[in-house]
Amino acid sequence: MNLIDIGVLSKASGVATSTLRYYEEIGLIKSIARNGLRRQYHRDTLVQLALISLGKSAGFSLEEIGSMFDKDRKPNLPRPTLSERADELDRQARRLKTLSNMLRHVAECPAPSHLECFKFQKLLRAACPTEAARDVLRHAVKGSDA
Amino acid sequence: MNLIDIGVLSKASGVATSTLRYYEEIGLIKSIARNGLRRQYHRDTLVQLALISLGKSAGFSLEEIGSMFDKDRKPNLPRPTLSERADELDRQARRLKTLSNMLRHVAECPAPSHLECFKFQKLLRAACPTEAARDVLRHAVKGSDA
DNA sequence: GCTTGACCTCAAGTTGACTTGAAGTTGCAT
DNA sequence: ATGCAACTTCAAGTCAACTTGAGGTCAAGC
Repeated sequence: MNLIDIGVLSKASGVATSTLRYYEEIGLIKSIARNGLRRQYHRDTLVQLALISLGKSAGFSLEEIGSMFDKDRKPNLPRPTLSERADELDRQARRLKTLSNMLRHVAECPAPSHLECFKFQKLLRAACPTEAARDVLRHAVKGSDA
Repeated sequence: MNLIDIGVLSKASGVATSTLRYYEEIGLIKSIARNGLRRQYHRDTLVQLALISLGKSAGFSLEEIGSMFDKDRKPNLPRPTLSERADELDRQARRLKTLSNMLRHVAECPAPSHLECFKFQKLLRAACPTEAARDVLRHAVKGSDA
């Protein structure tokens, strides 16, 4: 039997039943039968949920995730889009790594203020979104108050 | 002069003025003076905003970000917490990398269905949150329908 | 045959992070 | 001195992603 009950799917996937119903409502997954009132899902849905969870943790919205698959649950993104998304993910991964380095550094650095630590400054500068911010940062370090 | 107008801060940081006011309302940043009615911020706020943006992109809530600093805007997390957070970030970074690899692979793989591609299976399995899901995945591949 | 618990529907509530709108004020350039 | 863009407050609105609640149905074990 390839059909599984919503409760089983919920347990196996770690996704609440209310969430599964919600996902179905928005068309992200679908149940393929009913046993009485009860939804029955195809076993593959479990795999699909793994992909959804992965996509979510990568910062995609449910809508974006939905748009990555066609109605047969096959990925259907054009190649350029795929590479773009991959690049984006890589950038994001690097941002995370920067922050993690920063945190580890803060945990160890003995400098009285982190802004006085060259390494911290460097990490922070790398994290600045605008040139203006990087600039302020550069001057914030040398120039003192007033 | 170390004071900057909200508009200037907004432009330099790329954060909308309404958002700056909102951040101030929830105590995440503070203005230190007024010019008439207008808020004036310390230049350092720009650095702080860079940190906030970094924290956000790392998936922290504004509340969590706020709790990382004491009232003088110095980081004030206990070391073990810092390392924990760093570990968490590293894990997340790896998840992102997995997904990006997956997307790149999908862009290139010639297999008719991705589930038939060993490499894809492996990546997907790595992404599964539960053992049950990994298990289904393993069998989904060998066993066919019905 | 009756209870129980897991499901059902549908509407409404929640949370986080903002944005928008209305109505008023102010600094600065002309 | 006047116009106006950029600010101000405060309340309300929005969006995604769920969760909760009320009231109902069903199937299986005792």
